[in-house]
Amino acid sequence: MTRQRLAIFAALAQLGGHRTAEEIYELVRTQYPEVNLSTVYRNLDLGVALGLVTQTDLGGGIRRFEFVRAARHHHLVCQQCGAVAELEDEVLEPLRAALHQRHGFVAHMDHFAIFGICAECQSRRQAAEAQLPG
Amino acid sequence: MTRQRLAIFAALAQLGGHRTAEEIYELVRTQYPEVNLSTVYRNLDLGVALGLVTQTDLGGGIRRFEFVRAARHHHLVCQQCGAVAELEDEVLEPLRAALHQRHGFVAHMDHFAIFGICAECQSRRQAAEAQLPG
DNA sequence: ATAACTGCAAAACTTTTGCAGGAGT
DNA sequence: ACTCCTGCAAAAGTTTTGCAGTTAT
Repeated sequence: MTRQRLAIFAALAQLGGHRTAEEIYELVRTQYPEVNLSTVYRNLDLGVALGLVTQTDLGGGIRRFEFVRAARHHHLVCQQCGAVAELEDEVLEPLRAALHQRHGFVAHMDHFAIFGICAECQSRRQAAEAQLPG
Repeated sequence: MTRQRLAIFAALAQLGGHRTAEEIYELVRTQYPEVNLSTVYRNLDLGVALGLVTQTDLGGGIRRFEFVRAARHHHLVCQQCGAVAELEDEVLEPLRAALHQRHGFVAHMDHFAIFGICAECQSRRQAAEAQLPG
């Protein structure tokens, strides 16, 4: 456990939520200016391999890292306004069971991102359509 | 409709399944050596925008493109052996309904990739564990 | 001591963009 | 004609790698 590794995990914890390697790098650098971005990647990958960290792509092909929490959770990402809502894992439980029963497949859905349109944007869109019929 | 565009869509059709821009590029080049990779990307993006083509990341951060089929489908990707199995859309229907009911969220799950361990690798693993107890 | 970790620099890799010229309708 | 499309080259962006030196245990 080097001081860089500690600082990287601490930064991930301090920032909270889903963070890119770059964001973590920026914070670590305030304390250890010599730390390199590749070290950040190496330690995040290690965290993922050890099961301490999960990674998700919330869109745009950029990985985001987060500490594993007590309660597994997922995300609903609005493709219109960009809002990211949290989703309890239990909603995925029936799907997980169905995949196992019907396909013998053990799904690793630890940190899912589901894309779509959020409730707010739905009603906003409906209101707009009422204004401009046709 | 230029001859490049036609060739790109034809290549996607001919190859079938999920293809990377690079794969399509290679095939198109056998017929039109002067075609550029950026043209492939531009036309695939156009196809996606028109709803003729779907894109999925089957792992590794590389986009894969596929013609839209009559029946919407998804994929089960085995993280151990790399097998990609097909998943009927109806399995996702309850989840879609739950997200709408509980969160007012309209999920755009048109071409999902779910990662995990396939049935074969499950039994292979169990067999190995029986061999090496402990 | 020795194995693991780091910094640096450079590259790998997919994807995007600006621009000038060319093709389609 | 006039817009859309393409080729080229270059860059943008994230992530990986080789290597030599340093650090942890």
